[in-house]
Amino acid sequence: MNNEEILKDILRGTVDVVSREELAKKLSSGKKLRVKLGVDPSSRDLHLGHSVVLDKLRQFQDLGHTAVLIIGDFTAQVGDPSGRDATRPVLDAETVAANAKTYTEQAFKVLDKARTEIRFNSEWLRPFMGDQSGRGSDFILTAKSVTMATLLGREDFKARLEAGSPLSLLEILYPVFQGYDSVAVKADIELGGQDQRLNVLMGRDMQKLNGQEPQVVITLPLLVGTDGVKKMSKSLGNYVAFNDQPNDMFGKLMSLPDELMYSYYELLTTEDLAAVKTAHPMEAKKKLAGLIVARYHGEEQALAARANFEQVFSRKELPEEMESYRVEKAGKLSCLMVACGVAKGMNDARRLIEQGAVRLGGEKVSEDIVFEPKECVLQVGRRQFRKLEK
RNA sequence: GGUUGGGUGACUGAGCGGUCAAAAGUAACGGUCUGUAAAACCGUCGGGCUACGCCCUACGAAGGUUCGAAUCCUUCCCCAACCA
Repeated sequence: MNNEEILKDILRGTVDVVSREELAKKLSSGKKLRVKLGVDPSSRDLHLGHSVVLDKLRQFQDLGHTAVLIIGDFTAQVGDPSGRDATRPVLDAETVAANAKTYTEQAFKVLDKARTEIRFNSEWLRPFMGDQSGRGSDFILTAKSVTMATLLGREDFKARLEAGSPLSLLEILYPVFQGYDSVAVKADIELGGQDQRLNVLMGRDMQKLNGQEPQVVITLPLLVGTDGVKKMSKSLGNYVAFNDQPNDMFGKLMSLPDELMYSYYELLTTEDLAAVKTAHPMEAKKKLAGLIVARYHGEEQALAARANFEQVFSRKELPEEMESYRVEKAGKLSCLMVACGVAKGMNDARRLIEQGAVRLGGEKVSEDIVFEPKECVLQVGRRQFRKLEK
Protein backbone atom coordinates (compact mmCIF):
# COMPACT_ATOMS: atom_id res chain seq x y z
CA MET A 1 0.00 0.00 0.00
CA ASN A 2 1.25 3.42 -0.77
CA ASN A 3 0.78 6.42 1.47
CA GLU A 4 -2.34 7.52 -0.27
CA GLU A 5 -4.02 4.18 0.13
CA ILE A 6 -3.07 4.01 3.77
CA LEU A 7 -4.55 7.39 4.38
CA LYS A 8 -7.72 6.46 2.62
CA ASP A 9 -7.98 3.32 4.67
CA ILE A 10 -7.54 5.16 7.90
CA LEU A 11 -10.10 7.74 6.96
CA ARG A 12 -12.69 5.16 6.15
CA GLY A 13 -15.57 5.20 8.53
CA THR A 14 -14.44 8.34 10.24
CA VAL A 15 -16.70 11.30 10.84
CA ASP A 16 -14.20 14.09 11.13
CA VAL A 17 -10.47 14.47 11.12
CA VAL A 18 -8.55 17.46 12.34
CA SER A 19 -6.62 17.88 10.26
CA ARG A 20 -6.14 15.63 7.31
CA GLU A 21 -2.95 17.36 6.33
CA GLU A 22 -1.38 16.63 9.66
CA LEU A 23 -2.56 13.05 9.63
CA ALA A 24 -1.12 12.49 6.20
CA LYS A 25 2.12 14.06 7.25
CA LYS A 26 2.45 11.85 10.29
CA LEU A 27 1.53 8.70 8.45
CA SER A 28 4.10 9.33 5.78
CA SER A 29 6.81 10.27 8.21
CA GLY A 30 7.79 6.66 8.72
CA LYS A 31 7.68 7.13 12.47
CA LYS A 32 6.17 4.59 14.79
CA LEU A 33 3.18 6.50 16.04
CA ARG A 34 1.64 6.30 19.49
CA VAL A 35 -2.10 6.13 19.13
CA LYS A 36 -4.11 6.78 22.21
CA LEU A 37 -7.53 5.54 23.19
CA GLY A 38 -8.99 6.16 26.54
CA VAL A 39 -11.79 4.19 28.17
CA ASP A 40 -13.26 4.60 31.59
CA PRO A 41 -13.87 1.25 33.23
CA SER A 42 -17.34 2.19 34.33
CA SER A 43 -18.97 -1.12 33.64
CA ARG A 44 -17.97 -4.74 33.47
CA ASP A 45 -18.13 -5.11 29.78
CA LEU A 46 -16.88 -3.63 26.63
CA HIS A 47 -19.44 -3.74 23.89
CA LEU A 48 -19.75 -3.20 20.21
CA GLY A 49 -19.72 0.47 20.64
CA HIS A 50 -16.20 0.14 21.91
CA SER A 51 -15.24 -2.15 19.11
CA VAL A 52 -15.62 0.55 16.50
CA VAL A 53 -12.81 2.56 17.97
CA LEU A 54 -10.87 -0.47 19.02
CA ASP A 55 -10.99 -1.69 15.45
CA LYS A 56 -9.58 1.56 14.25
CA LEU A 57 -6.89 1.30 16.85
CA ARG A 58 -6.10 -2.19 15.68
CA GLN A 59 -5.81 -0.85 12.18
CA PHE A 60 -3.01 1.40 13.30
CA GLN A 61 -1.35 -1.48 15.08
CA ASP A 62 -1.40 -3.48 11.92
CA LEU A 63 0.42 -0.66 10.26
CA GLY A 64 3.12 -1.05 12.88
CA HIS A 65 2.09 1.66 15.30
CA THR A 66 1.67 1.42 19.05
CA ALA A 67 -1.70 1.49 20.71
CA VAL A 68 -1.74 3.31 24.00
CA LEU A 69 -4.80 2.23 25.84
CA ILE A 70 -5.66 4.40 28.74
CA ILE A 71 -7.77 2.84 31.42
CA GLY A 72 -9.48 5.71 33.12
CA ASP A 73 -9.54 4.23 36.59
CA PHE A 74 -9.31 7.70 38.03
CA THR A 75 -11.70 9.49 35.73
CA ALA A 76 -14.18 6.68 36.22
CA GLN A 77 -14.44 7.94 39.76
CA VAL A 78 -15.25 11.38 38.50
CA GLY A 79 -17.84 10.36 35.98
CA ASP A 80 -17.79 11.76 32.51
CA PRO A 81 -20.74 14.14 32.25
CA SER A 82 -20.79 14.03 28.44
CA GLY A 83 -24.28 13.65 27.11
CA ARG A 84 -25.69 12.95 30.53
CA ASP A 85 -28.61 14.74 32.05
CA ALA A 86 -27.90 13.49 35.52
CA THR A 87 -24.74 12.94 37.46
CA ARG A 88 -23.25 9.53 36.93
CA PRO A 89 -23.04 7.21 39.86
CA VAL A 90 -19.49 7.38 40.99
CA LEU A 91 -17.79 4.06 41.30
CA ASP A 92 -15.70 2.95 44.17
CA ALA A 93 -12.11 2.03 43.72
CA GLU A 94 -12.70 -1.71 44.02
CA THR A 95 -15.28 -1.87 41.29
CA VAL A 96 -13.11 0.24 39.09
CA ALA A 97 -10.15 -2.05 39.62
CA ALA A 98 -12.23 -5.09 38.81
CA ASN A 99 -13.68 -3.46 35.73
CA ALA A 100 -10.27 -2.39 34.58
CA LYS A 101 -9.09 -5.98 34.68
CA THR A 102 -11.92 -7.29 32.54
CA TYR A 103 -11.51 -4.34 30.19
CA THR A 104 -7.96 -5.15 29.35
CA GLU A 105 -8.75 -8.78 28.86
CA GLN A 106 -11.59 -7.98 26.55
CA ALA A 107 -9.70 -5.32 24.72
CA PHE A 108 -7.17 -7.86 23.60
CA LYS A 109 -9.88 -9.60 21.72
CA VAL A 110 -9.44 -6.83 19.27
CA LEU A 111 -6.04 -5.42 19.95
CA ASP A 112 -2.64 -6.92 19.34
CA LYS A 113 -1.18 -7.40 22.79
CA ALA A 114 2.37 -7.09 21.61
CA ARG A 115 1.82 -3.62 20.28
CA THR A 116 -0.29 -2.31 23.11
CA GLU A 117 0.75 -0.17 25.98
CA ILE A 118 -1.72 -0.07 28.82
CA ARG A 119 -1.75 2.82 31.23
CA PHE A 120 -3.97 3.70 34.14
CA ASN A 121 -4.66 7.37 34.48
CA SER A 122 -4.68 7.24 38.23
CA GLU A 123 -0.92 7.05 37.80
CA TRP A 124 -0.76 10.77 37.18
CA LEU A 125 -4.19 12.06 38.06
CA ARG A 126 -4.05 10.78 41.59
CA PRO A 127 -0.97 12.76 42.56
CA PHE A 128 -2.31 15.66 40.50
CA MET A 129 -5.43 15.73 42.58
CA GLY A 130 -3.61 15.16 45.80
CA ASP A 131 -4.85 11.69 46.53
CA GLN A 132 -1.94 10.09 48.29
CA SER A 133 -3.88 7.33 49.94
CA GLY A 134 -5.27 5.81 46.80
CA ARG A 135 -8.50 5.26 48.65
CA GLY A 136 -10.30 7.94 46.71
CA SER A 137 -9.48 11.54 46.11
CA ASP A 138 -10.60 13.96 48.77
CA PHE A 139 -10.92 16.52 46.06
CA ILE A 140 -13.31 14.40 44.12
CA LEU A 141 -15.38 13.46 47.13
CA THR A 142 -15.57 17.10 47.97
CA ALA A 143 -16.21 18.53 44.55
CA LYS A 144 -18.88 15.95 43.92
CA SER A 145 -21.00 17.13 46.78
CA VAL A 146 -21.06 20.76 45.79
CA THR A 147 -23.60 21.62 43.18
CA MET A 148 -23.34 24.29 40.57
CA ALA A 149 -26.57 25.75 41.84
CA THR A 150 -24.81 26.47 45.10
CA LEU A 151 -21.74 27.87 43.47
CA LEU A 152 -23.58 29.83 40.85
CA GLY A 153 -26.06 31.10 43.38
CA ARG A 154 -23.49 33.67 44.33
CA GLU A 155 -24.46 37.09 43.13
CA ASP A 156 -21.04 37.83 41.68
CA PHE A 157 -20.87 34.62 39.69
CA LYS A 158 -24.43 34.93 38.53
CA ALA A 159 -23.94 38.48 37.42
CA ARG A 160 -20.85 37.62 35.44
CA LEU A 161 -22.51 34.68 33.80
CA GLU A 162 -25.56 36.68 32.85
CA ALA A 163 -23.42 39.47 31.51
CA GLY A 164 -21.64 36.94 29.36
CA SER A 165 -18.31 37.77 30.91
CA PRO A 166 -15.68 35.14 31.53
CA LEU A 167 -15.74 33.00 34.61
CA SER A 168 -13.00 30.47 34.85
CA LEU A 169 -13.33 26.95 36.11
CA LEU A 170 -10.76 27.68 38.73
CA GLU A 171 -12.76 30.59 40.03
CA ILE A 172 -15.81 28.44 40.33
CA LEU A 173 -13.79 25.87 42.18
CA TYR A 174 -12.28 28.42 44.47
CA PRO A 175 -14.90 28.20 47.22
CA VAL A 176 -14.44 24.46 47.25
CA PHE A 177 -10.73 24.76 47.82
CA GLN A 178 -11.22 27.35 50.48
CA GLY A 179 -13.86 25.23 52.15
CA TYR A 180 -11.57 22.25 52.12
CA ASP A 181 -8.93 24.25 53.93
CA SER A 182 -11.23 24.25 56.88
CA VAL A 183 -11.33 20.48 56.82
CA ALA A 184 -7.57 20.25 56.61
CA VAL A 185 -6.99 22.46 59.62
CA LYS A 186 -10.05 21.23 61.51
CA ALA A 187 -11.22 24.79 62.03
CA ASP A 188 -13.65 25.57 64.79
CA ILE A 189 -14.28 29.13 63.75
CA GLU A 190 -13.56 31.00 60.58
CA LEU A 191 -13.49 34.73 60.21
CA GLY A 192 -13.94 36.61 57.01
CA GLY A 193 -15.04 39.84 55.43
CA GLN A 194 -18.66 40.20 54.46
CA ASP A 195 -17.80 39.46 50.88
CA GLN A 196 -16.33 36.14 51.97
CA ARG A 197 -19.58 34.94 53.43
CA LEU A 198 -20.33 32.25 50.92
CA ASN A 199 -16.77 31.02 50.72
CA VAL A 200 -16.58 30.72 54.44
CA LEU A 201 -19.92 29.01 54.70
CA MET A 202 -18.66 26.48 52.24
CA GLY A 203 -16.22 25.38 54.89
CA ARG A 204 -19.11 24.19 57.03
CA ASP A 205 -20.47 21.99 54.30
CA MET A 206 -17.07 20.55 53.60
CA GLN A 207 -16.52 19.76 57.23
CA LYS A 208 -19.86 18.06 57.67
CA LEU A 209 -19.06 16.02 54.64
CA ASN A 210 -15.86 14.90 56.29
CA GLY A 211 -17.45 14.05 59.58
CA GLN A 212 -16.16 17.12 61.32
CA GLU A 213 -18.11 19.50 63.45
CA PRO A 214 -18.81 22.49 61.25
CA GLN A 215 -16.91 25.63 62.01
CA VAL A 216 -18.54 28.76 63.27
CA VAL A 217 -18.55 31.45 60.66
CA ILE A 218 -18.03 35.05 61.58
CA THR A 219 -18.10 37.71 58.95
CA LEU A 220 -16.97 41.26 59.46
CA PRO A 221 -17.89 44.50 57.78
CA LEU A 222 -15.72 45.78 54.99
CA LEU A 223 -13.62 48.84 55.37
CA VAL A 224 -14.21 51.36 52.65
CA GLY A 225 -11.04 52.43 50.87
CA THR A 226 -9.51 55.87 50.85
CA ASP A 227 -11.47 56.71 47.72
CA GLY A 228 -14.57 56.62 49.90
CA VAL A 229 -16.42 54.38 47.50
CA LYS A 230 -15.11 50.88 47.08
CA LYS A 231 -13.92 48.38 49.60
CA MET A 232 -10.32 48.76 50.53
CA SER A 233 -8.24 46.44 48.44
CA LYS A 234 -4.81 46.21 47.08
CA SER A 235 -5.93 45.84 43.52
CA LEU A 236 -7.95 49.02 43.66
CA GLY A 237 -5.04 50.96 45.06
CA ASN A 238 -7.23 52.65 47.64
CA TYR A 239 -5.55 51.23 50.65
CA VAL A 240 -3.39 52.28 53.54
CA ALA A 241 -0.58 49.84 54.03
CA PHE A 242 0.93 48.82 57.34
CA ASN A 243 4.23 49.71 55.78
CA ASP A 244 3.34 53.16 54.59
CA GLN A 245 5.68 55.81 55.91
CA PRO A 246 4.25 57.70 58.89
CA ASN A 247 3.77 60.93 56.96
CA ASP A 248 2.11 59.13 54.09
CA MET A 249 -0.12 57.17 56.34
CA PHE A 250 -1.14 60.28 58.19
CA GLY A 251 -1.77 62.11 54.94
CA LYS A 252 -3.86 59.35 53.44
CA LEU A 253 -6.01 59.21 56.53
CA MET A 254 -6.46 62.97 56.55
CA SER A 255 -7.68 62.79 52.97
CA LEU A 256 -10.62 60.63 53.93
CA PRO A 257 -14.00 62.24 53.49
CA ASP A 258 -15.34 63.23 56.90
CA GLU A 259 -18.27 60.82 56.79
CA LEU A 260 -15.95 57.91 56.24
CA MET A 261 -13.84 58.82 59.22
CA TYR A 262 -16.46 57.59 61.65
CA SER A 263 -16.62 54.17 60.13
CA TYR A 264 -12.85 53.98 60.41
CA TYR A 265 -13.13 54.89 64.05
CA GLU A 266 -15.70 52.21 64.53
CA LEU A 267 -13.85 49.47 62.75
CA LEU A 268 -10.28 50.30 63.62
CA THR A 269 -10.28 51.82 67.07
CA THR A 270 -11.90 51.38 70.43
CA GLU A 271 -12.72 55.06 70.80
CA ASP A 272 -16.14 56.08 71.98
CA LEU A 273 -17.91 57.06 68.80
CA ALA A 274 -20.36 59.40 70.46
CA ALA A 275 -17.52 61.39 72.00
CA VAL A 276 -15.68 61.51 68.70
CA LYS A 277 -18.68 62.96 66.96
CA THR A 278 -18.83 65.91 69.28
CA ALA A 279 -15.28 66.89 68.44
CA HIS A 280 -14.35 69.18 65.58
CA PRO A 281 -14.10 67.03 62.43
CA MET A 282 -10.56 68.00 61.63
CA GLU A 283 -9.46 67.41 65.21
CA ALA A 284 -11.20 64.06 65.18
CA LYS A 285 -9.54 63.11 61.95
CA LYS A 286 -6.11 64.12 63.16
CA LYS A 287 -6.68 62.02 66.23
CA LEU A 288 -7.71 59.06 64.12
CA ALA A 289 -4.68 59.42 61.91
CA GLY A 290 -2.49 59.73 64.99
CA LEU A 291 -3.94 56.63 66.62
CA ILE A 292 -3.42 54.56 63.54
CA VAL A 293 0.08 55.77 62.80
CA ALA A 294 0.97 55.12 66.44
CA ARG A 295 -0.19 51.55 66.16
CA TYR A 296 2.16 50.79 63.31
CA HIS A 297 5.02 53.18 63.91
CA GLY A 298 4.86 54.15 67.55
CA GLU A 299 3.72 57.15 69.51
CA GLU A 300 6.70 59.28 68.66
CA GLN A 301 6.35 58.84 64.93
CA ALA A 302 2.67 59.61 65.20
CA LEU A 303 3.35 62.92 66.88
CA ALA A 304 5.99 63.75 64.29
CA ALA A 305 3.64 62.90 61.45
CA ARG A 306 0.99 65.11 62.92
CA ALA A 307 3.45 67.96 63.36
CA ASN A 308 4.61 67.52 59.80
CA PHE A 309 1.07 67.58 58.48
CA GLU A 310 0.18 70.73 60.34
CA GLN A 311 3.36 72.40 59.29
CA VAL A 312 3.22 71.56 55.61
CA PHE A 313 -0.48 71.51 54.86
CA SER A 314 -2.17 73.63 57.49
CA ARG A 315 0.46 76.35 57.71
CA LYS A 316 1.93 75.72 54.29
CA GLU A 317 5.42 75.84 55.67
CA LEU A 318 8.38 73.79 54.65
CA PRO A 319 8.67 70.30 56.06
CA GLU A 320 11.42 69.47 58.54
CA GLU A 321 13.04 66.99 56.28
CA MET A 322 13.31 66.99 52.55
CA GLU A 323 15.39 65.35 49.91
CA SER A 324 18.37 67.38 48.89
CA TYR A 325 19.78 67.69 45.42
CA ARG A 326 23.13 69.08 44.35
CA VAL A 327 23.02 71.43 41.38
CA GLU A 328 26.30 71.24 39.49
CA LYS A 329 25.89 74.03 36.99
CA ALA A 330 23.48 76.59 35.68
CA GLY A 331 20.67 75.28 33.51
CA LYS A 332 17.03 75.50 32.69
CA LEU A 333 14.68 75.09 35.56
CA SER A 334 12.70 72.52 33.60
CA CYS A 335 15.79 70.37 33.16
CA LEU A 336 16.54 70.66 36.83
CA MET A 337 13.04 69.55 37.72
CA VAL A 338 13.39 66.44 35.63
CA ALA A 339 16.84 65.76 37.02
CA CYS A 340 15.76 65.85 40.63
CA GLY A 341 12.64 63.85 40.01
CA VAL A 342 9.82 66.32 40.58
CA ALA A 343 8.68 66.20 36.96
CA LYS A 344 8.19 63.20 34.70
CA GLY A 345 9.61 64.86 31.61
CA MET A 346 10.37 68.18 30.02
CA ASN A 347 6.81 68.72 28.90
CA ASP A 348 5.56 67.90 32.33
CA ALA A 349 8.03 70.33 33.89
CA ARG A 350 7.05 73.15 31.56
CA ARG A 351 3.41 72.44 32.20
CA LEU A 352 3.90 72.61 35.94
CA ILE A 353 5.68 75.93 35.59
CA GLU A 354 2.90 77.29 33.40
CA GLN A 355 0.29 76.18 35.88
CA GLY A 356 2.01 78.03 38.67
CA ALA A 357 2.93 74.94 40.61
CA VAL A 358 6.60 75.77 41.01
CA ARG A 359 8.19 77.84 43.74
CA LEU A 360 11.83 78.65 44.30
CA GLY A 361 12.67 79.84 47.78
CA GLY A 362 9.00 80.52 48.33
CA GLU A 363 8.64 82.67 45.22
CA LYS A 364 6.35 81.49 42.46
CA VAL A 365 8.17 80.97 39.17
CA SER A 366 6.14 81.50 36.06
CA GLU A 367 8.78 81.10 33.40
CA ASP A 368 11.30 78.45 32.50
CA ILE A 369 14.21 80.53 33.74
CA VAL A 370 17.87 79.63 33.82
CA PHE A 371 18.73 78.48 37.29
CA GLU A 372 22.09 79.49 38.75
CA PRO A 373 23.32 77.06 41.40
CA LYS A 374 22.47 78.33 44.86
CA GLU A 375 21.03 77.05 48.07
CA CYS A 376 17.28 77.27 48.10
CA VAL A 377 14.14 75.17 48.28
CA LEU A 378 12.32 74.01 45.20
CA GLN A 379 8.66 73.28 45.74
CA VAL A 380 6.41 71.69 43.16
CA GLY A 381 2.75 71.46 43.92
CA ARG A 382 1.84 71.13 47.53
CA ARG A 383 3.68 68.00 48.28
CA GLN A 384 7.03 67.88 46.58
CA PHE A 385 10.04 69.59 48.07
CA ARG A 386 13.72 69.53 47.17
CA LYS A 387 16.48 71.21 49.03
CA LEU A 388 18.82 72.47 46.34
CA GLU A 389 22.51 72.70 47.13
CA LYS A 390 25.51 74.03 45.31
C1' G B 1 -12.65 21.80 15.99
C1' G B 2 -16.71 25.26 14.08
C1' U B 3 -19.43 29.99 14.25
C1' U B 4 -19.60 35.00 15.89
C1' G B 5 -17.50 39.22 18.17
C1' G B 6 -12.97 41.28 19.68
C1' G B 7 -7.55 43.10 20.70
C1' U B 8 -7.18 51.32 20.87
C1' G B 9 -3.38 55.58 25.47
C1' A B 10 -2.91 53.90 33.35
C1' C B 11 -8.09 51.66 33.06
C1' U B 12 -13.22 51.54 30.82
C1' G B 13 -14.47 52.60 25.96
C1' A B 14 -15.78 55.51 21.00
C1' G B 15 -13.67 55.88 16.24
C1' C B 16 -13.85 52.02 11.16
C1' G B 17 -9.68 55.60 4.61
C1' G B 18 -7.78 61.98 5.31
C1' U B 19 -10.35 67.13 9.74
C1' C B 20 -6.76 61.24 14.74
C1' A B 21 -1.75 61.96 19.39
C1' A B 22 -7.18 59.51 18.67
C1' A B 23 -14.33 61.31 21.63
C1' A B 24 -16.27 60.33 26.47
C1' G B 25 -15.78 58.62 31.45
C1' U B 26 -12.49 57.04 35.48
C1' A B 27 -7.76 57.52 37.69
C1' A B 28 -3.63 60.87 38.09
C1' C B 29 -1.50 65.72 38.30
C1' G B 30 -1.75 71.36 38.81
C1' G B 31 -4.68 75.62 40.32
C1' U B 32 -8.86 78.10 43.01
C1' C B 33 -11.64 77.34 47.33
C1' U B 34 -11.32 75.03 52.30
C1' G B 35 -10.29 73.15 58.94
C1' U B 36 -8.12 68.69 55.56
C1' A B 37 -4.33 65.60 50.31
C1' A B 38 -12.71 65.82 51.17
C1' A B 39 -16.52 67.97 48.01
C1' A B 40 -17.12 71.66 44.14
C1' C B 41 -15.09 74.40 40.12
C1' C B 42 -11.20 75.47 36.31
C1' G B 43 -7.07 73.40 33.75
C1' U B 44 -3.40 69.56 32.21
C1' C B 45 -2.88 64.62 31.01
C1' G B 46 2.53 59.89 24.73
C1' G B 47 7.78 61.89 24.09
C1' G B 48 10.69 65.92 22.37
C1' C B 49 11.90 70.86 20.09
C1' U B 50 15.04 77.04 18.58
C1' A B 51 7.09 76.11 20.17
C1' C B 52 0.15 79.46 18.75
C1' G B 53 4.22 75.82 14.67
C1' C B 54 7.36 71.39 13.84
C1' C B 55 9.49 66.39 14.56
C1' C B 56 9.38 61.33 16.59
C1' U B 57 6.83 57.10 18.60
C1' A B 58 1.87 54.94 19.18
C1' C B 59 -4.26 52.01 18.04
C1' G B 60 -2.09 42.96 19.19
C1' A B 61 2.46 41.35 15.45
C1' A B 62 4.40 41.21 10.51
C1' G B 63 3.59 42.28 5.57
C1' G B 64 0.51 44.61 1.58
C1' U B 65 -3.07 48.12 -1.05
C1' U B 66 -3.28 53.64 -1.24
C1' C B 67 -1.06 60.27 -2.54
C1' G B 68 -2.74 58.98 2.60
C1' A B 69 -4.44 53.44 7.22
C1' A B 70 -6.28 52.80 14.15
C1' U B 71 -9.61 52.42 9.99
C1' C B 72 -9.19 48.15 3.73
C1' C B 73 -6.54 43.17 2.36
C1' U B 74 -3.26 38.79 3.76
C1' U B 75 -0.83 35.78 7.34
C1' C B 76 0.13 35.05 12.36
C1' C B 77 -0.55 35.56 17.79
C1' C B 78 -3.98 36.29 21.76
C1' C B 79 -9.06 36.83 24.20
C1' A B 80 -14.31 35.99 24.83
C1' A B 81 -19.28 34.14 23.86
C1' C B 82 -21.98 30.38 21.59
C1' C B 83 -22.09 25.47 19.26
C1' A B 84 -20.30 20.66 19.27
